[in-house]
Amino acid sequence: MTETARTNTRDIARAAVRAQLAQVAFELFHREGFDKVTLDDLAAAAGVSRSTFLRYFGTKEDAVLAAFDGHDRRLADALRARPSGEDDWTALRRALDTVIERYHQDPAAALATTRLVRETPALCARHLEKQHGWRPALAEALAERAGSADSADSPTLGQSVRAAAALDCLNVALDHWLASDGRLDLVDLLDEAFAALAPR
Amino acid sequence: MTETARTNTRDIARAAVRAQLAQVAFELFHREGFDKVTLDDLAAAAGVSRSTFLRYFGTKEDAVLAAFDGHDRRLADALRARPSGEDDWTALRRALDTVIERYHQDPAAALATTRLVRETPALCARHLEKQHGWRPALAEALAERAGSADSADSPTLGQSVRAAAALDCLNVALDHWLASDGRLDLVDLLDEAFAALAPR
DNA sequence: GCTACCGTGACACTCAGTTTCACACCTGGA
DNA sequence: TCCAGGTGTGAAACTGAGTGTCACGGTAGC
Repeated sequence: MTETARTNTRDIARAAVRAQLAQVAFELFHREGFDKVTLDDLAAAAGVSRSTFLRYFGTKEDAVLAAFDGHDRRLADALRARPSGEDDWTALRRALDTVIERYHQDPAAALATTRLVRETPALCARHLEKQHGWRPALAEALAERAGSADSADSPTLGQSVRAAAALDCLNVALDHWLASDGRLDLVDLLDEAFAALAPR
Repeated sequence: MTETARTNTRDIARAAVRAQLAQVAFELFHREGFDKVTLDDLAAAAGVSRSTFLRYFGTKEDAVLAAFDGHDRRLADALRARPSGEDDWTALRRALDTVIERYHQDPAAALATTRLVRETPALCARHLEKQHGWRPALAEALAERAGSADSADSPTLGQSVRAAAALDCLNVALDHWLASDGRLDLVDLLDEAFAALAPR
């Protein structure tokens, strides 16, 4: 108990520092451009050593992309929470509401982050890679929903494809949202993207 | 005329050297593992200097991923060659036959390359990035096909989504093909993937 | 044969990321 | 009070990727 409590306080402190570092890093990237900023710059701006910065974020990119941490878990959980009768495509669409929510909470910040990521090749690539890693978790969640009798539920090809396609819908919707400077409604765009690919 | 001819011979020579370097690099990566091989190793094995190697391939990854160069052009051309009445999804499926063909020509090599790419995070990420770059070209080809009256044909959201989804189908099909050690039929897998997401 | 060009190699440089070590601090127990 | 172990931090050396510069050597055109 004391141990978990102590661990928790430590973790909370760590998370706070991490958030602070991410904030400083984002401002610097936003102002100077991602590529112009070196790890030394980041460390200096944040008032820590290069070593410490790299302990909090394994790479320069992570300082930005940490904002997307846990999306896979949240999405998978949201999927599992959908009614079992619902078809995959609708479930995926609804699960994405969980993600979209964050864009509505602070549209300006979301827009800035999205723009930075899209305009920086290195960040865009890493983000793609990260997002690609979400697919298995989503597909598995779909498999769990479907698997009523058999417990051995490794995702089918179809489930993997639908999971991937849903993420594409998110990305394309975000692209258009970004192109409109946030003026278009993200929910509408996402609905349109999903409609363009409604299975069956 | 002489100039273009001279340029051509030069380009052909360059392409040959490039292919040779790629071959040597692949064998080394395959044998030692992508991460274990340094640029110096590659240069030494190929009998050129590090500088020269980097002139042919901008990055270590490119030495492998050059195998996928031009896929976007070929796909877009294949799309434009499809009958104008055909729906996007069918056209995309048929266009992918162009890519699949290469896997049938030399399945062993294709399998080895695909496995190397999938098993190496750095390669997988770069490949994803590269493939992501194909989407605009595909979407634009779809837009051209559709755009009968209006010449201003920037892709719609739906066209972008379908282009992206088609590439996902390819990737998922390849994943399953790889998991089966090439025993499953790639065409069947791709058909199944496309069927899991048939629009409309 | 002279000249302009182009591919190559050598080298120096920047920067990301890894690893190692030492120091400071805090906490719990004798 | 002092001591032992764990933990976060900083300093520094190191590896390796990628960039830029320059000088050499061959080849083609005049």
